Amino acid sequence: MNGIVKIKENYEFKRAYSKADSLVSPYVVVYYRKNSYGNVRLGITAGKKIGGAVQRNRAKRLITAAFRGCLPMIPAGYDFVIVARTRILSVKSTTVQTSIYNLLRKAGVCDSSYDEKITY
RNA sequence: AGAGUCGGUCAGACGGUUGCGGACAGAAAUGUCUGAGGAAAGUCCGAGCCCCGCAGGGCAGAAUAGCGGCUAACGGCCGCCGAGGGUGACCUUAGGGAAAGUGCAACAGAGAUAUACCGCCGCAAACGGGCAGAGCUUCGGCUCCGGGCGCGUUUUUGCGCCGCCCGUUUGCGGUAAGGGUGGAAAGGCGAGGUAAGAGCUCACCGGUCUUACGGGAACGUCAAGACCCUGUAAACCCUAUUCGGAGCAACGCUGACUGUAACGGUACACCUGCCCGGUGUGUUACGAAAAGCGGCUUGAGCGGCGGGAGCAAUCCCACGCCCAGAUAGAUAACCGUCCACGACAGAACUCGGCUUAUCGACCGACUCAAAGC
Repeated sequence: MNGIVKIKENYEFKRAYSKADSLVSPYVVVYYRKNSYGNVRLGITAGKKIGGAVQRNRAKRLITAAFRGCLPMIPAGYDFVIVARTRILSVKSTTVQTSIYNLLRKAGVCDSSYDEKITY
């Protein structure tokens, strides 16, 4: 998984919602938190509010693609939980990628010296 | 070309870059192949598989409901019959029993499975009116005339009783023709019959059952006979047939824990030097957390447009194919080109059906109408 480890357990998601810092964009909500594993871990949530199985699958795929695009700028040692919002279904993955990148920079997780490495 | 009926197929395509699940190869890097649906959905039926239960029988409950066939099976499919709809192709059909019994039939109406309101008829009583016979007629009437008996009276006339006829009222009874109500009023209709009436009788027609004939059967018919002839069984019910329960989070395996039971009867150690007794070590079986592995895809498999049987569903044979097996869950992202501008929608043990959702495109068979040859 190119250094991305999936978060699977329910208690990990619960911990993220209660303890991690969060940022909001029209398409996603990002929870981020330092971990002690030394790698990047990602969990994706697409609830039934989004729609049926087809819509939820598309939302997860868009977020996976967008996050992979951001990966070069993200330092190791962080957990992320990204929650899909309804409007994500009507945009391209590049839009979501820009949105996530801006949120992470605002959070100070990745600094602007990585800007040159971003690829669309 | 118009209007329509039925059946079937497809479910954006191609190219590039970056990625994901699985299989195979490889020491590895990596490479090759492959990767959602017609409904994957609803979880409504039927099975496979699997676990639990089970001597046998009954009750309750549920499902099905014309006949024959197909199928592993079905409540599914095909064909046929009956009923209904359409000019037609064709479509619809929860299609056993009301003569086992019970219930219900609102409103209206006299009365709803039995009724007597009006009407019609008979008998009785009361009251009122009338009375033979004949002639003429312009059909309106007019004329001769005024039931029987008794009493009183010269007679007229009056009174009483009786008989018959008519009308009104009341009572008792008959009736289901007619009236009106209703979805439905004793199957319909006509004739006979009668005090008036009535399947009371008869003819014809309908219904149910039986027989006869035809058909493999449902069923049909020219017929014969019988008849307790309103509707309702998606009201109870009756009849026939079928049904034990749970589901892959099933179930199996590995297992920390050392828990339970049995065996062995003393091999070793300890309490204790010896006997009895006890504890631990032993063997077998069972239980079992987290987690993992299996189940998990080669099967009632798919295609079969080749051949055969059949009206068809379907079956048989040749031939070809291997077509997701994930386990927080893989098919995507981005770019380009084209067009009809892309609907409903995501496998989760597997099949056969049903039902529901669905932008459109195409193919085949057929019907109606019009025109032409």
